[in-house]
Amino acid sequence: MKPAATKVKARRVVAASKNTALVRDRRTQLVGAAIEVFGKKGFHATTVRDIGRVSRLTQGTIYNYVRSKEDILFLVCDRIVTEYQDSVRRALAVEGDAIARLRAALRGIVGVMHEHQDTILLLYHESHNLDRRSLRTILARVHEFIESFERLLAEANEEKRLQMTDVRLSANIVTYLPTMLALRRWALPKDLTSEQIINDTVGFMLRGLGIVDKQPTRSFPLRG
Amino acid sequence: MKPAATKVKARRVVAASKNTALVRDRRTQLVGAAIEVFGKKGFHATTVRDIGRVSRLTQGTIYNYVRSKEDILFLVCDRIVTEYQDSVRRALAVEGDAIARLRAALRGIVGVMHEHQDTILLLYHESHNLDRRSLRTILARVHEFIESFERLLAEANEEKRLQMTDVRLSANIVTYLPTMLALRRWALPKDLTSEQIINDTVGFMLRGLGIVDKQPTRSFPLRG
Amino acid sequence: MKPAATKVKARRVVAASKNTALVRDRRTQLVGAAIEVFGKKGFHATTVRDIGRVSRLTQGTIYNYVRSKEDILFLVCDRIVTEYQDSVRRALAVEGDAIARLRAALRGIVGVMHEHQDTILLLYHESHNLDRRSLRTILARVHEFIESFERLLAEANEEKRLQMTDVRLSANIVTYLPTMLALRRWALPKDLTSEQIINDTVGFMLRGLGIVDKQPTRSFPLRG
Amino acid sequence: MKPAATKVKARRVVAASKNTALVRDRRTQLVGAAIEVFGKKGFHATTVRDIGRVSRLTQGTIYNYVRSKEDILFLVCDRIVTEYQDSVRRALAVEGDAIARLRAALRGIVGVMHEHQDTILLLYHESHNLDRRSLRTILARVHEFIESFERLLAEANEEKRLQMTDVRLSANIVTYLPTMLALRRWALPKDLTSEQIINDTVGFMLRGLGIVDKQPTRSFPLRG
DNA sequence: AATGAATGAGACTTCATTCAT
DNA sequence: CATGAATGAAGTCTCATTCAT
Repeated sequence: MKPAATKVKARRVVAASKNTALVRDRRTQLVGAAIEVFGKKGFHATTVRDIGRVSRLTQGTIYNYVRSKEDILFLVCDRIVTEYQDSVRRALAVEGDAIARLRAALRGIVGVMHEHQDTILLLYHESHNLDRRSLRTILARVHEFIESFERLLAEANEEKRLQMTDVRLSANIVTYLPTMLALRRWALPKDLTSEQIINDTVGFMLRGLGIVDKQPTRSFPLRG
Repeated sequence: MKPAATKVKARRVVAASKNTALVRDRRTQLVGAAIEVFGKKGFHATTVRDIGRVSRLTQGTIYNYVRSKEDILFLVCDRIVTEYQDSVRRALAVEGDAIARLRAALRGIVGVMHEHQDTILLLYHESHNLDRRSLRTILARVHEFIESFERLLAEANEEKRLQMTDVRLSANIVTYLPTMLALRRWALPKDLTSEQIINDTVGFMLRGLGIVDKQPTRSFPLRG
Repeated sequence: MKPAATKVKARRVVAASKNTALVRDRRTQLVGAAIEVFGKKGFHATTVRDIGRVSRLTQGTIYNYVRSKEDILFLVCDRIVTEYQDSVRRALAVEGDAIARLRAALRGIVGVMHEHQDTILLLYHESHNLDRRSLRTILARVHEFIESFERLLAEANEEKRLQMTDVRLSANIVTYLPTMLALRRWALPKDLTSEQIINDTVGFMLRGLGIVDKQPTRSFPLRG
Repeated sequence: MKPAATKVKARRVVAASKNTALVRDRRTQLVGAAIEVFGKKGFHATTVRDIGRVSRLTQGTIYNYVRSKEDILFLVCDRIVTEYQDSVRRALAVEGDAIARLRAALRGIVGVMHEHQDTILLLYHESHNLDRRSLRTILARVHEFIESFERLLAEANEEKRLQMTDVRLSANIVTYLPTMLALRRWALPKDLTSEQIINDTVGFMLRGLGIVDKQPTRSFPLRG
């Protein structure tokens, strides 16, 4: 497994103000507001004024804590990835054998993706508006997180030969597929509960990894 | 399965010119150029001039065949979805029992997604810049195509009880997961050939659907 | 009285075509259509295409008979003034003593102004979009026509001392006031018939000129 | 007489800035400049840059105080009508019997029209470039002002039977005719002083209303 | 540190006019 | 003579960013 060698010199957002506590607070305000409006109107359609209106900061003030509108987008993406990572990390912190931990982790990530639908959507819609450097920083964070799954899968594979070929590819699959809950929201079956969708998606992934799902499967629903 | 009731009043792009052949030609020029530049710089960073430069049409001329920059984006999305649909349709046109056709279809869709990486990326990045009406038209097209998988899955399930729960959800999964090849391009293992990535992804999906992959699986590669 | 010394070198509209009969016909088409659309949308809001649509001439064809959009406006103003002049000339062609002729003329001009409301409005709204030269040509035509009233007033004054001071000023007044029927259309009393409005306006002018109106005046209507 | 029922929901021009004093000042600048350039080149031929140049405001700044170029035209018309109304109101504020007041008012309005020639011209030339709503607001203002004459005429008529038929029509006449001084500027006799033109026009109106002008009339000037 | 007015580059779009067919 | 596609200049308006207060 590749080590943290991929370490990218992290992009920094510089502030005019030196008061770090204040900077942190104001940026929190800013990012919260930005997530709200970016989510509604998209990055480009949103004006700095819009963000100011919602965050209750005036334009001039905003530029005390950020150097450009794109900085805000970066902070937004950063916050989203961080929250997402934290949630998943909590989900990964389960005791037990590797297989059990993997099971929990998959369930965890799907659940998180379901909860954070809106921000995930935002991330996928707008992150490519970042400049190369910023984007790379964000992607590196995501990478770390894919790698944590890569490690988990490797361990599980040690423990019990899985029907899995490449761990990195598998890690990508199990971290990517759950985003479907956000990006395909409009097409998912309306007659299933979130719980059912989550369960079935997890089941699919387990089988895909070659782990037999011992839980009784729901009977096949007749549709249409 | 929902019938054609979902039919959305399709959005139309109107042209100033009445000469349909010419309109078709010019739009082809236009869309080709737009795909190129949108792909590089994104929709918003691209100016109508940019498109004109690449398509060798002057600004004024462009507006003879399209009424707004957003019209161009719509035509771009439309073309992408159409080509994608056609490719998949070809892949679905295989003789044999339902399971065999499903196998072929999965392989087909993953292959197509791999080939059309750039445009799929473009579609996912920029389609949300469309207005509601246009977006709905595009999504309706995607929906049709998810439904064709839904039908295929239902047939396969008739033939041989699959370990599958909801066909619609499954159809979403197998049509969504392949987009990973485009959207996760940057994170996929560099040491695998495209062929391997495609095979493994298909394998994962087959297992996920409860179909045992009888092909000898590649031996597990030791990584890192 | 100033003679035709005011003669302005008349502005000419040149055509690409040499076939004078055709030129005349096409221009007639053109002007008719232009009056219609200019009247509705104004000169600037009207495109050459609009005129083409209504006149059933294509853009290219239009430019065979005219050299610019402004040429069309000139032709329009010219036609309006001409028709107006002709109508008034007919009204002036009455037998009798000067006072009788004046009476008839006043009635005539008010009537004409009432009939030609729309075009008069157009003339007053758009003529100042003409270039200096064109405008002067049009105004010269109007001038001629003011002068014809000037002559008439002078004759009437010879015949019977009027309570009139300056004939030119008076001529301006009696040729200007009737335009009120077009320009104040929106403010005129809705409960009077056109006939009444015309009569009263003529009566006002006659008294203004010091000619006693022998016709029985309508009784004073109690209002509001 | 129509009561205040005519009250039109007044069109408002909204500003980005909240500082009302500043908004007022900047708009004053803006309107002054606009009157100047619109007067010279007309509304359509004038660019926002032109207005900026004269008002010493940059384009961006202008749009802080106004939302469109048409807003500026509205403000211009509004200012013109207001000034005009104020001037006339002052002229109407004369002590004495109704006839005396009417006399003063007529003289006043003609004088004002003479003074404000340029802006009146502008008003008549460009006001129809306003959208329906704005135009109605402006016309409503003019209406009020016609009505004030209507009232005055009614009073005068009570006092001493005038040879006047419909007060509303008469009010229109006496408020319309004076605009001749602006719109017929080019045709008015050059050999009369403004004073003479004003006097004669007032005389004409008084006679038209059936009020005998007791002032000795200038002797008839021999012309041409 | 906060404010919000000012700036000006730049985008989209329209449309009169030209010209090859 | 008719057509209508092509042209490109020019205009309005937006908005990220700066800066004096």
